[in-house]
Amino acid sequence: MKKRAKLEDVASVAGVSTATVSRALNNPQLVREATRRRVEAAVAQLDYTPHFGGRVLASNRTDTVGAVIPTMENAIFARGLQALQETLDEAGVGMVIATTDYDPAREAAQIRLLLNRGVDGLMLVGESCDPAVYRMLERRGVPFVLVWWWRMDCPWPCIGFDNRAAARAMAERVLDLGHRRIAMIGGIAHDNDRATARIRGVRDALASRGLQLGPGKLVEVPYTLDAGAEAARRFMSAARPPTAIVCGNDVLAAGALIGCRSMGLEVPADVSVTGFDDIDLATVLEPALTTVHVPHVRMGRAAGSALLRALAGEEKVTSAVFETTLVERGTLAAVG
Amino acid sequence: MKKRAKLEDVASVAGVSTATVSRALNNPQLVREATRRRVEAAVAQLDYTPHFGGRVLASNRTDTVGAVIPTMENAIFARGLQALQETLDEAGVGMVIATTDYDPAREAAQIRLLLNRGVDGLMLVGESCDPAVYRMLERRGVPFVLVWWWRMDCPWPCIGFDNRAAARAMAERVLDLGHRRIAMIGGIAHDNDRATARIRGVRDALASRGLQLGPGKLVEVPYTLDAGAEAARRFMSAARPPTAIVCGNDVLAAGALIGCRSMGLEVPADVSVTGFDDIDLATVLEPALTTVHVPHVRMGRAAGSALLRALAGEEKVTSAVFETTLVERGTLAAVG
DNA sequence: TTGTACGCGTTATCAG
DNA sequence: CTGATAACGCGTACAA
Repeated sequence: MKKRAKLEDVASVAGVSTATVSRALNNPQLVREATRRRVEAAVAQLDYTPHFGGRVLASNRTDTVGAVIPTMENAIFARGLQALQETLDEAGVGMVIATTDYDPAREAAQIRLLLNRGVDGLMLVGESCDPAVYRMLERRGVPFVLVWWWRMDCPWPCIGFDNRAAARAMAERVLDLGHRRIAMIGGIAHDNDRATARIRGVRDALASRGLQLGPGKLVEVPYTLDAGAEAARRFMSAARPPTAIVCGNDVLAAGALIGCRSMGLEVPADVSVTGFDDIDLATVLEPALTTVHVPHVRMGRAAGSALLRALAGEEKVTSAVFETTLVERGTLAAVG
Repeated sequence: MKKRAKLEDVASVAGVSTATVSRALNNPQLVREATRRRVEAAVAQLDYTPHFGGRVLASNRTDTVGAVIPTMENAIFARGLQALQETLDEAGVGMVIATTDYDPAREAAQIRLLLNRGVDGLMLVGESCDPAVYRMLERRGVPFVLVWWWRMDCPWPCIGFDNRAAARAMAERVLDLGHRRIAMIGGIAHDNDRATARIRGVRDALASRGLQLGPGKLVEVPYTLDAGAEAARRFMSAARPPTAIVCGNDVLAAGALIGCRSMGLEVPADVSVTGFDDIDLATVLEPALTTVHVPHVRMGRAAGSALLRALAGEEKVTSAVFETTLVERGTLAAVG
């Protein structure tokens, strides 16, 4: 286990100064062709790689951005992250991930941790933190972008979609199909802006028809299959069960499907079910899930290039909205 | 955007030397209670956080480990990663993720990238790299552990399970249920030791009964739903279709289910299907997937604490095998 | 185009 | 228990 080569070693092998080696590596155009070649040869010969700490200390950049997501357990954020990762990768920027379990306090803590690790930028999911946190980021000059989230007049840059409008559109479709007894299985709204917005959207749609979510017709549960199944069973064993269950995301909807199935109920004959997010899961269900498609990949890429631009120039990150679309598959039918 | 406080600032506010501040922060027990309190007060007052680069340069550690996985697209590695992450977190060690898309060249490249970023240790999936890569890691003294993988006499530390034996056990169960015309949808074996081992395991089982995978009865495809569906359709439209399709993982099995369904075939009445990995997906399928359960979380945790030990003491990482178990759900039935 | 020399913020050694 | 001070490896003014 011999010592690693340093810039100085390369310099002496190449017969140039350390400054020239550094330039040859970071700004090749500032160095004469022949010199650069000698340096490259020396680098290869010594198997030199720059020391991370040294570089960070001197340049005050880590070329790393942090991604803070609620959880990796379900696949909701996987595609988006992968897209972000790939985008950053092309620019030689790394990514480190932290998870919050949907807890804003944990989120703030993780952000602080990432800052201590010197990340140059941040991708955050939603706007669940205390505004003070975002202000702190601005004050420290750390570029960040909120994803999976967008609202008019959001004071922070967000690259996402209008959760509320999308949920409303889905609920309106349900209403258009004649459903009147509608129940909703939502995520836990407290501290979760997206869960909140989706519930609001459904309420909006009902209100526009002079209806509302009846008492007990909204439950908020963690995003797990079991919770979804359990909630659906409760709904469906009521005296007058709903004809449609709108769910806050696909995991809950899948759970609901399982719950209904376990009671011998048929979807959509006995009850319709809708999801949100359009993760892979949605297509393997039987029947396949009617849900709201979210452009995970495009969002991830957009977030990545926005951050890259912010890291490169002075350009501030600007918000962007993406359209969501209703994808009708098999779990939603006209009320029968 | 004012300048951040440095150790020196804290020192002068606290009226001590920088050395003492550093100790108070990193080895509190070496500092008198009263002094420590003054330092802590100064830290709080100045909102001081250590500079990452400075710390790395001086200590030559980043307190970060790298995790290199094939992909985040499907949920196979999510639970394990989350467990790893949590374990490391408790020790204040960060995690950075890189993906390889099942390409060993990319894997080697990502490893190099992570090393350049100064990771103190690595978690790798499987043994797909050129041995030279692992040797290089050993030479550089970077602790690493192979997960999702274990074989006798593996020269590198691995914390995983015996893919071959597990696949064999599953196939034997299929045989025990009377199946003789068996087909397999495997992952692409080239450069993927786990995919290879799973195929071998199935072959082992068949061979032990004097059978084999007939010509055209094994296809290797990427781990996607579509590929699984397509392969299943091909198998099932043959003159004498198989009575059971053994799949290299759950995603392929889910795809196979979709494929069969699309042909109007019933599982398991018309054909049995088995998976591997036991990801969440397996339980939402209808019928639920009979598959091989892999202890994702325990593996992730074990990998994490092994790496932590390696980072802390000189203790080398030692291998560990986990048991897999057959979980029989609804997609495998006796041949009928 | 290249070289010199210094600073970046911590940790660690060693003396007190 | 504390302080002075020398590394740590790289980037970059500034000078040549």
